[in-house]
Amino acid sequence: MLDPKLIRESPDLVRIAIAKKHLTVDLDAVLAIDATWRAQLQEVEALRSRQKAANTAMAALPKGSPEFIAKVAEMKAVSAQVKEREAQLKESEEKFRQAMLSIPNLPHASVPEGRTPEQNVVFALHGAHAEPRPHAIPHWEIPGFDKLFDFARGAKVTGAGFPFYVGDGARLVRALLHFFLDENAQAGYVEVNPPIFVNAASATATGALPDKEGQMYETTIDKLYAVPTAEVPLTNFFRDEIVDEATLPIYRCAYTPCFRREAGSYGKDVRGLNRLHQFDKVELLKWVHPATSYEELDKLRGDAERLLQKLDLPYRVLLMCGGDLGFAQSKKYDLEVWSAGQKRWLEVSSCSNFEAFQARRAQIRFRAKDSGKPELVHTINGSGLAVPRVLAALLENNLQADGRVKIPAALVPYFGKEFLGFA
RNA sequence: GGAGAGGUGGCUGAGUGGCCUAAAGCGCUGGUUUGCUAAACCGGUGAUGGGGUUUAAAUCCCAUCCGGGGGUUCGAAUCCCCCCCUCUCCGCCA
Repeated sequence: MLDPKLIRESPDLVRIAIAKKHLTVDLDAVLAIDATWRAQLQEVEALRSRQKAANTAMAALPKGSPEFIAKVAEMKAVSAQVKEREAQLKESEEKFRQAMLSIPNLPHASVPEGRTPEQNVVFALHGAHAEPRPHAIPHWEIPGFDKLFDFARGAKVTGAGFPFYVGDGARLVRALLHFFLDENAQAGYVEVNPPIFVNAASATATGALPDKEGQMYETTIDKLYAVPTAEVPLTNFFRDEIVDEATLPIYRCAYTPCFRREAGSYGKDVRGLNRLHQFDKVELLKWVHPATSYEELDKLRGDAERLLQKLDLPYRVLLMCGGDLGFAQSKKYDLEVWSAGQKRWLEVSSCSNFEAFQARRAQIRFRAKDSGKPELVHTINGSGLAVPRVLAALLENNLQADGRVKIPAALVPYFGKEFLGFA
């Protein structure tokens, strides 16, 4: 959510910024609702003021006195009016709130112009992705793949996109998660094990609602949402709180399974481990002082990159253009790992600065030392990292002539073996 | 799941229909006093929204906020209804 004052006072600035995201928002309609709401508010407040004054006067009068009875009659009319106007005000308030929720976050000045994914800027390249790997094939074609990653039985038991990981497949997943968490802890992120179901208020605060309503699994009786990412419960940890400025920046990381309906996905995107309805991910999250948020974003991206470097996986960093930025982000980098069998880049982390967009929805603030007043924090998050696609790249890139997969040195202590076999 | 007791400012806690503009204490903070520290005394101490003044801010004015949402009433922290949460006991359970 944006600052209503910004929209009120500098609508053109907001218009231009939204245009950079190639989104359309009827700002004039929002401004009209705002004007109506404010006019109604002033009316209601004037009436309430009258009620309060009458109340004080009546408290001093004897209960049954003629003056008292006259006053009751007079205020009855005012009361009816208040009731009516308050109902209108409430309606306008809700309209305004909905309108505000429909306005996207504004992109940072450093975000490149562009409409389509092709216009994202390749910000950095790391590792020898172009190096020929004669044995590389798509991971789902590796002989024996189905034994360790059993999609057919997952489909039987639950549905498509819910695989079983079996034996060394399960062990490799666990090794990656353990590795990620250990590395992140070392980088200063406090590990958190959050709830994996959240309520509607939490989903709204991070922007999952209303923007991605149909993408989340929802429980029927309790009206809870299965988390699409640990970002949701983690960000909401400090919802409606005012933290001490001295505690900033706060670094946290969390492993959770993530659940996404992925309605509308198809084709090569959903083969094998590329896109699942349930997958494991470690999320990095920071609550920071607004003055440092872009510096902290770069640091967080570096923390995620280091994981890929230690796994010896070639990757690139994309700086997303305005048109490919999400609804809630001000700036976003995607980390894409090179998948040698599929010969394509797979997104494994998305590192974003939300500035105060989430913090305003979630009312996460800090008390500024100099002014003593609460101010909104900036929130930053990114994966560190998502397991299945890292796994896909690892399987494809490290496949040997003998059909085994070489485990990266950094992962060997966690996996316990130097090679993964499919026999 | 059942029965009962609760939810009031940063914290403790009083307040059962109208001077609640929420007592008091603690904490925090400014000052006075004072070899230092401590103590004592005096004062200040929330959030949100709107308005107004201003280069801007502060000050100022108004309204709202006593777990959340409705209702009764001229008037609700207080009465009624629904929901959430906490505690105690019982049941169930890893």
